Amino acid sequence: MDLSTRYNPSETEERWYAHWESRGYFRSVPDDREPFTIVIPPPNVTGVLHMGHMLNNTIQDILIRKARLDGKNACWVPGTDHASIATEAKVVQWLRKEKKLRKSDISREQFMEYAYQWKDKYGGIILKQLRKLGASCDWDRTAFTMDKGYYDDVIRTFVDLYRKGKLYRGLRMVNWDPEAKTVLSNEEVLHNEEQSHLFYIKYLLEGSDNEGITIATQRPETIFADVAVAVNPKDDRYRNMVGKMVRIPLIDRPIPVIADDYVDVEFGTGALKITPAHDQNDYEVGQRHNLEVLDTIADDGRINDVCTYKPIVGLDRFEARKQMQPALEASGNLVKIEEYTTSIGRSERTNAVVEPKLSLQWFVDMTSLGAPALKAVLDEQVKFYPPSFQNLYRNWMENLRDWCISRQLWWGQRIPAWYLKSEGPSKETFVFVASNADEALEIARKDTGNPNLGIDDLRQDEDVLDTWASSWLWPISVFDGFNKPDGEFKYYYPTNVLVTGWDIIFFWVARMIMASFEFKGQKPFKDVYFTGMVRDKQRRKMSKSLGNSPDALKLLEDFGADGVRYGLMSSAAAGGDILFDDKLCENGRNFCNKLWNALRLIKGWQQSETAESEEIARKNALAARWLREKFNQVLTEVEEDFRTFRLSEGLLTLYGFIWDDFCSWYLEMIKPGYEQPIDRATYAATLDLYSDIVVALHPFMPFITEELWHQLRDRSEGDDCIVQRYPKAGTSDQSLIGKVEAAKDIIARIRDLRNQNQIKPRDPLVLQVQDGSSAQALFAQEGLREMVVKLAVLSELSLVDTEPANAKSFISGTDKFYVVLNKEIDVAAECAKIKEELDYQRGFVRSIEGKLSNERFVNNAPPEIVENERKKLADGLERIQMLEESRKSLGCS
RNA sequence: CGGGCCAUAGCUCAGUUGGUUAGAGCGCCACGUUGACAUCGUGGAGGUCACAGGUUCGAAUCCCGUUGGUCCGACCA
Repeated sequence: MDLSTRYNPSETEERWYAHWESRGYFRSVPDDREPFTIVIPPPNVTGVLHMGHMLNNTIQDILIRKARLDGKNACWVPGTDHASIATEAKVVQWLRKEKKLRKSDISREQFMEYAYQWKDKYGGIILKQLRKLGASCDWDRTAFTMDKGYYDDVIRTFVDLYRKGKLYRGLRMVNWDPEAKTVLSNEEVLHNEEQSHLFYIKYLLEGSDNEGITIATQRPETIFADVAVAVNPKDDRYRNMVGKMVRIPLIDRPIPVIADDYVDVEFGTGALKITPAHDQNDYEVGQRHNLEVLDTIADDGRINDVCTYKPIVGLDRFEARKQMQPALEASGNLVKIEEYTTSIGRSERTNAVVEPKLSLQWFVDMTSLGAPALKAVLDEQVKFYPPSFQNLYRNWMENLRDWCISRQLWWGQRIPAWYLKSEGPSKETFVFVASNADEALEIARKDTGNPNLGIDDLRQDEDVLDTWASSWLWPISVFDGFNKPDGEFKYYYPTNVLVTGWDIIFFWVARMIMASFEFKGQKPFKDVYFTGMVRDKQRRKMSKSLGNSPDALKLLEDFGADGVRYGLMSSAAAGGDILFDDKLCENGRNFCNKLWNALRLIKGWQQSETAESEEIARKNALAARWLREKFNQVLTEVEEDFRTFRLSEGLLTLYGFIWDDFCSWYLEMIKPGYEQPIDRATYAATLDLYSDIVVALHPFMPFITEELWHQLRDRSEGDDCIVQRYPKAGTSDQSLIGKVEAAKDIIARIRDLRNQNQIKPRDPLVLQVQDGSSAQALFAQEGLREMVVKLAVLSELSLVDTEPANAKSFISGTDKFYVVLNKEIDVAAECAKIKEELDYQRGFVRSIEGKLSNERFVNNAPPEIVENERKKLADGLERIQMLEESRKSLGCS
């Protein structure tokens, strides 16, 4: 025996992954089998493997491997997302550090060249890391959202939406990220409560140096962009002010006092400064009153020279704010400053405070896109797991706002819209949307009526599309569904299940459903499995800044991929957050070791033609039959767990079966004596059982199961675990299982008795059973007596009529057992123990009697429930009687 | 302000259409090592199922309320 006492995953995992790949097991091409398709949620091309990816991809791999074992054509498409804003930031950083270049120093073309260089060098690391996890993706299908074909699909859908009138360009108040210098969609802005100050500032009435209106604001640096002060028309305090002019502090520019219902009389002073360029609501008020828009903040967040208060021009908005306090104090306009808690929006990517900004951007009109996507989920054509996410989804879908899809970046699909060079950048009367410049020119000539226009007269939109405006096509594009709708797309689409974190339900899931109905008239997937967030033990989200995220690769090294997969899955009910703890991976590693040592045990046995004795043969036959029945029962549960995506339940069910039933019970039942052989039939049955078990566990723990599969028997070339058929769940003989359960209970009680009485595990004991019909029936089961004798380590097991002296008794089921001890027993202690048991049984019986004496229960409850209660009562009464007898014979008081 | 989800053992969670005086893993305690595994074995302790009502023959499970937690959205001068 040269198998190590510990399972060593590192070598095994690398070897089997290479083997699987070389045999092409991950490859999928359409054939006549039923397809089972998953598209990976494409990680950012810049990404490195973290806990969330490991959880997410383990789940996908489990589903794919199960489908493969079920004989389906399993196809898992991997790939990456170009992640425009995140990647562009990285490339800019890299250029500055490595090439000493600023983005503004180079052309768009040069930048893109560098970006692709960067992507080829550093991008897609994560896909290599996924292999270490065991992910059985079809790598030949690896896709990227900026691949040529994919790029074209994005452009094509843009043009399509534009032509259908579902895409427009408009001047709107948008979320501006001054750090990335781009606009963001509403979903990319995260709101959080933050500590701030409320400045009370007095605007003096024109012609007066003490009368005026005090307003409250958080942003004193924006007062120079004010165009009015607004009050509520019903507010008596200010009624006489409306229509008069007040002066902006420090610059004395006069602005009108206006009345608008929007103003809340209760809040602050009831007077509000109107700054249309820097606040959504102010903008709307301004529109109603035909006020001008003064924008004093530049794209980088600094105060620009529209601001006529010169000391703050050129300063960052926050720096400018700091300067305002002393300045306003000096001028006497500052009334007071209050502490104030308010919700601040920050960019999801850069964490910069988002600036509301009036800007010309492209928007998708969501009115017609939302309806079918909402319906599909409510009708469960697309089914969510757990279903509670339906509510979240509905809530959002019923309040859809138009989607801003232009971004002021270079890395991404450039917006296919052209303008006339002769027109300025801010007032294009002509917009030509087309798949390419030539087509755009054609349209331009027609629209302008000028056949002499040349390509040089046109200028393409500088912006690119939101990354989600490409990833929403992912399930369609990876199968080339736009160009070849009758090709592979037809076979693989709609995909079976999408596995993703619930945090991108709006960013991605909802939009994929919308895109699929809009462009393909059908759903993109049948089921959506939402994973929770991976958190640390203190429930904090794992993040780089907290440093609480374990190094994924180190975990894989420390515990093996199977151990980590176990650790992630064992606490990962769908949708629920998982509180990650190394301990869980340790459990997984220990489980691998358990499996490994079961193998070592079995492989160490010598075989003999027949069993040593009839008794052993009967015992072993019963054991093997029982385990098979139990396995059938377990498989039925596991199949149900897979069907309902209760993967962690399924894994734990198998874990319990393997550790307890297979290792602790079955192997102990059949284990031959020291240096004795096992009969060939039992040995073969055991290898068969273990092989089946290993296949059943394979989706969860692919590496060790493949290794065990090959260690158990010599397998021919291509006879690998990964391509077996999943063992079929058959019916299970509950009566037989029940009998062995009874035997296990007897054995456990004897072990307890040994523990309580300091009797060594291997000292043989004499066990007697009170003769009776149920005892006779139990021991009539062939092999059962031998099983109890072996595992309880008995020298004798017999049925008796009378209670022996010097014996301790226990009740198992409805049978009374005596363990004969060769020593005086402590009568008082024994009596106390029986008394305790008696109290419990009496309480038990009382509660059942309560039910059964209730006529309404007997009349209304289903007959089988009533029958079961009667049986429980009879058993309870029988046990009480036996306990009473024991008390009598012991002479308890 | 509106909405969702949650509250079960020391911890993390199961408990599927209401039906065994509630289960698992970890942790804890006791005992145990020539014979697969100490990354182990055997056994044990540990819960008024957040609180208060209601429906029902019967509630951890269904309904209402309260409290606490958490998330989402709106508003936010």
